[in-house]
Amino acid sequence: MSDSAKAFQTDEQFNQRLHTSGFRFTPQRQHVYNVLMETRDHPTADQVFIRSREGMPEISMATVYNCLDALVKSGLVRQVSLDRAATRYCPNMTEHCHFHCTDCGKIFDIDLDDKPSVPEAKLPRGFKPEQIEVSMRGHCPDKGCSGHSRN
Amino acid sequence: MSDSAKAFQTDEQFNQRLHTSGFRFTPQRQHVYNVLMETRDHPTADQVFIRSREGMPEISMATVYNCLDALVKSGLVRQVSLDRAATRYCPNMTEHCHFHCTDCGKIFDIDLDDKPSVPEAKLPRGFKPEQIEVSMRGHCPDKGCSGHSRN
DNA sequence: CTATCTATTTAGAATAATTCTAATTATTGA
DNA sequence: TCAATAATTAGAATTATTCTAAATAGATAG
Ligand SMILES: [Mn+2]
Ligand SMILES: [Mn+2]
Ligand SMILES: [Zn+2]
Ligand SMILES: [Zn+2]
Repeated sequence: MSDSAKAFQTDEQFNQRLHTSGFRFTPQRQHVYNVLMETRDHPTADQVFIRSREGMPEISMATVYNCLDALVKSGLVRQVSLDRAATRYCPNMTEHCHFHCTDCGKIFDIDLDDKPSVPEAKLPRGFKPEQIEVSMRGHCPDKGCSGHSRN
Repeated sequence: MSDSAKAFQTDEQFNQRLHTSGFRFTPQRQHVYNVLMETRDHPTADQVFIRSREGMPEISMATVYNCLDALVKSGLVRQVSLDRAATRYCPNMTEHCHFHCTDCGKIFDIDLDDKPSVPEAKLPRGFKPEQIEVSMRGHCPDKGCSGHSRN
């Protein structure tokens, strides 16, 4: 499988996204993005750093943070905040929410049929929402994560 | 206004909640809880520490963290995670979601008429959710927070 | 193509948030 | 009252993230 086949965004689309957000294309940004797309779990910046070094040994932690910032600001990657833990990164830009397993720590993408919409009436006058997010916490189906019952 | 009138939970209810979660009652836990209930904004642990010292000068930062943990685990307080920023604490246990203003940083409680329910069908077999959360980000109505337009 | 300007990368130091440690004190229950 | 256990405290330690200043690379004008 070629690199370009793996990525959802073509190089041109990727480049375009960066540019319209005022960023330049750099091999580091492309590489960090590819690393995220390769294994579509939800790694921490540190894990992205470790994985990125495999194909690009000179990359630095600061650059990984810079790249992740640029990708987030360009709308190519989502940030996932967890309670008192390192931020995770998600390259799946389709409408979905996150399920955080409190047993194993993994994060799962969950499809949403209706995209979460504000019941606008409920928002007091003057609030201008730009993003709505749904998240869940609980036990995942993995062995040992569903508590005592193991049917 | 007396202290007990301010709090939604009576001392007995408060005590009960702690006990059923395996915690003892302590004046520090009560105090930290009262501090949160007094000003119902969404302070950081550090802000809680500063406010707590006013009425209890000997309290330590470690104790504030310990107390907040115990309160969260007892279901008396909610934790609010933000992107790469200190965790906030919310003593409003009624069904609501959080609106985070990206201009001023304030967090607002927004009522939800329908409590967010999982479209269970959507969750792949085996996932056991224990909590569902909705959050919003955008501009609040405060002066200067709604971007350029100021109608 | 070359000079110049600016964005980006880099290593490492600095900061901020949170957790840990070990000693002391408070609470509980016999 | 006493022993057992939980909680508090100060400060050190750790972790995540940001900052800094120098080096490098990409874009643009001539
Ligand atoms: Mn995701
Ligand atoms: Mn709240
Ligand atoms: Zn799990
Ligand atoms: Zn605001």
